[in-house]
Amino acid sequence: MSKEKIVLLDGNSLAYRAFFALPLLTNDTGIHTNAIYGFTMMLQNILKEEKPTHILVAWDAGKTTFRHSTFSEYKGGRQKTPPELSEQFPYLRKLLDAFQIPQYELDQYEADDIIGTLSKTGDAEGMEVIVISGDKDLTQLASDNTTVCITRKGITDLEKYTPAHVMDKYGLSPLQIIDMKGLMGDPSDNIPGVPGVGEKTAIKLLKEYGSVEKVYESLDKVSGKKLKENLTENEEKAFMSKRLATIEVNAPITISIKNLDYPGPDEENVKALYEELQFKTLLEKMAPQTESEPIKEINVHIVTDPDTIELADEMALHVEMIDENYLASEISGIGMTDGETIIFIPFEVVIKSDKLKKWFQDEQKRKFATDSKASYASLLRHGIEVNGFEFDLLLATYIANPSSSYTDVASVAKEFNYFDIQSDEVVYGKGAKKALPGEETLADHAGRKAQAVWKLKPILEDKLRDNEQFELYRELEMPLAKILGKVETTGVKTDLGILRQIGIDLSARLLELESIIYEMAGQKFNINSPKQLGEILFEKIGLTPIKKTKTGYSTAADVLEKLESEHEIIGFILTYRQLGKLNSTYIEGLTKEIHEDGKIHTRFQQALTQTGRLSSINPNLQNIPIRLEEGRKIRAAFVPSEPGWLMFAADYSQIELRVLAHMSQDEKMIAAFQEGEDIHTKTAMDVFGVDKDGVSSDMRRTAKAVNFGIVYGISDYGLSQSLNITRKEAGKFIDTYLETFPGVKQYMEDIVADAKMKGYVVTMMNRRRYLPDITSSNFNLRSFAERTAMNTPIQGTAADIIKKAMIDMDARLKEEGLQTRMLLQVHDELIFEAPEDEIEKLKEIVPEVMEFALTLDVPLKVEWAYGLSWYETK
DNA sequence: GTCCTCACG
DNA sequence: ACGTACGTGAGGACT
Repeated sequence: MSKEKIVLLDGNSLAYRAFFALPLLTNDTGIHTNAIYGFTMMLQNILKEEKPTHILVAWDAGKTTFRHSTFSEYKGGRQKTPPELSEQFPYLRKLLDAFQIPQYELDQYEADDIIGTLSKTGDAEGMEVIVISGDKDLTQLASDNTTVCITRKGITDLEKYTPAHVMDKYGLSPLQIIDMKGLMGDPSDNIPGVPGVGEKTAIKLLKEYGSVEKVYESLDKVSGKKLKENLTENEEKAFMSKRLATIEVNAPITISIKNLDYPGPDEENVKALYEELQFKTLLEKMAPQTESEPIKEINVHIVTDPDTIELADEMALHVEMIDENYLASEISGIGMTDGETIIFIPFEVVIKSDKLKKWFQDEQKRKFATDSKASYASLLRHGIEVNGFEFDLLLATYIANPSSSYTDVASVAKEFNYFDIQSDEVVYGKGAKKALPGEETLADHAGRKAQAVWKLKPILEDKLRDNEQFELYRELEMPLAKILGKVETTGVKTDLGILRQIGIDLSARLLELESIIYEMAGQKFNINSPKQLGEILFEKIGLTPIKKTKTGYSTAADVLEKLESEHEIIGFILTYRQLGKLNSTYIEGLTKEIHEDGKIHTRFQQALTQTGRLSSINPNLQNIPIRLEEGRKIRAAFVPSEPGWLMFAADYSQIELRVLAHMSQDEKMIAAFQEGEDIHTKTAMDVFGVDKDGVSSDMRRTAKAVNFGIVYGISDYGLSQSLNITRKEAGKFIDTYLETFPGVKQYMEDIVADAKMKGYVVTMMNRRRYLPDITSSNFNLRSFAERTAMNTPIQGTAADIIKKAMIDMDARLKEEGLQTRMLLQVHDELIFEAPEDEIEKLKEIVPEVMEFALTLDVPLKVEWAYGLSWYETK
């Protein structure tokens, strides 16, 4: 029999943690549910990860504990538990009952003490003990059999403290954690400690002397006058603090560990509770497609002869496909409705009907789609053109809130309390079991989607109008969808021969590097495995680890670069990594994506990023190498699809900083762009107070990094990392920068304040991003939201601008009667292919259209280049 | 499936 | 004191 394993959870601590990590959620009856939800997520994760045989949740009992008799102010000055959290505790108890997890509390004792006592008992009985809490104090319980897991950030991320990990982190044994607390105190529990002693000093003292007692025995040996004085004067406090921080391991508990076995959840009760709390996603996970909600019967007419049906001037439609990749998938058919009757037209019927094709093409016949780009591109592949899209459910949902995740029509419909529809997973199955169902089922499914679109259209349009986002949605995103559909269908011609040749060269060099690395390491190993590589570098060779990850040593490039001078193997590993990446991701990866027409057809996700940018998948053509020459050569494989044509690329220069200049209205920054100066040099001049000739390359590099940092929502730490300087130095640069550009400083402060008040930020075209964490009491979450508040309007406005430019460009090409085709968008650049004799025209119109897409208080600047391949456009 | 690493803007 | 730069997608290792 395998070893018994008991998990001990600190109920109060985890509930607090969950409460503050998540935004306030409520169900229909107005009860707050965020802590319950977070707690449930944690619990499920723990049950899945640890698979315990025994389990207990310990709660703090009442107001006073035995610690208060030692120190009446223990835990004094604590904020009252927010009522939004208090009301959730009864539900947590119910939840645990439903899971059949024992709970326990003991008068005069805290949860810590119950856990401490049981962990000791469990340990003694040879059980594996896992303690879970949000309170680092509990790390004192770590032992060979007891692992203490402390929540890190978010709600499911746990840091595991074994004695070895405690030693690693603090250089102390678990029991010495108590001494550390005794010396440094703990403001959150109102434990005083010794004034002037923080974590650093406490650890130093304990490393030298071992314990609080030993420190005081050797008081005269302690260095530092002030420190000695503080210790002497506060001896009593130190010892009392140590007592307060000590977890009781002999609490008079009245339960036996043997009775804490875990039988697993009572599914019925859990389900009922989830329903009461309206935990939709958790409910879905529970009952995977076995039973779905009772769905109203609908009547879908399967069309065999299109001539017998009447098509209205306004219809909702959905092109039904099994595969999400609409550029490759077979089409089953089209579900349609005019609000009264619902029909399904099998695709073989569609393709033969001129009547249908004519209706689709007719701009005057208004179409409401689930995903207009997918409908447009999938039908265009078969020579059917669709015009007159009037509504797009995917885009409407995304514009209303970019964080809404759109997996299928059912998932979105549910958000708007529309349930008369099934999820794709239910209809098709998932994983290996995914298969095409019969026509009746498909017709019903597609018909319901069309019906959902019909019903949801007014709701979403109202919402967009209320938010003043209708124009963004209707005049920017919808027209763009069609253009993107065309771009995706066009695809980029890819020269397989060039890819192969680069691949052959790379493989040969990788083989060479591999044998050199093995020789230097003295053994063979998998260089691609961070784990194995870490062992070789930091254990076998004995290099000093600089950074660690959750699971071991970090071997990331920035870490290895710092070690480059320590051992010659590092350089070879870095090269191996770099070339390996090129070979696997780009040579092998792209080769697999070339279609029969010799082209790569990426798909642009238009409803995914939180900022309004596009993303590119299957494959990603927005991250083709350019920074290093080795990788840049891959771009030579992207060529025009017609003989005699050329590639033409145009990119915005410094678009994000220009947007910042405009939005912040900072006079100096606006002037810099109006004068047409190199912005980084100009920044360096202003920040360092030198003239143009006084700007060294190092000063420009620093200014550039600070400019980047500003756009990202700066932090001294982030800047210090990117410049490899200390935090203090980085902080100084930032201060000087913000003094130099007071408008920028004001903007950053205003945008954060505004986000706190409204709960969201907007771009120039009114794109929104909600930032619930901006009022979080959790420092990390809040800081992240603040940086996002600073960055999103900038990145998002830049995205708005290039989207507008794409629409204008498409119109302009038509207007000028050019054959030039748009091929790609890479955030701030557009790539075209064009007949040679149109190049002169493009040189003129592309910059013009892009630069005037939107008028700012600073000029936009576009640079262009053309050549025989994408590589040549530099 | 998740983590780490690394490619791009 | 906290542990971070903003936004993405993909491949390989490992569980």
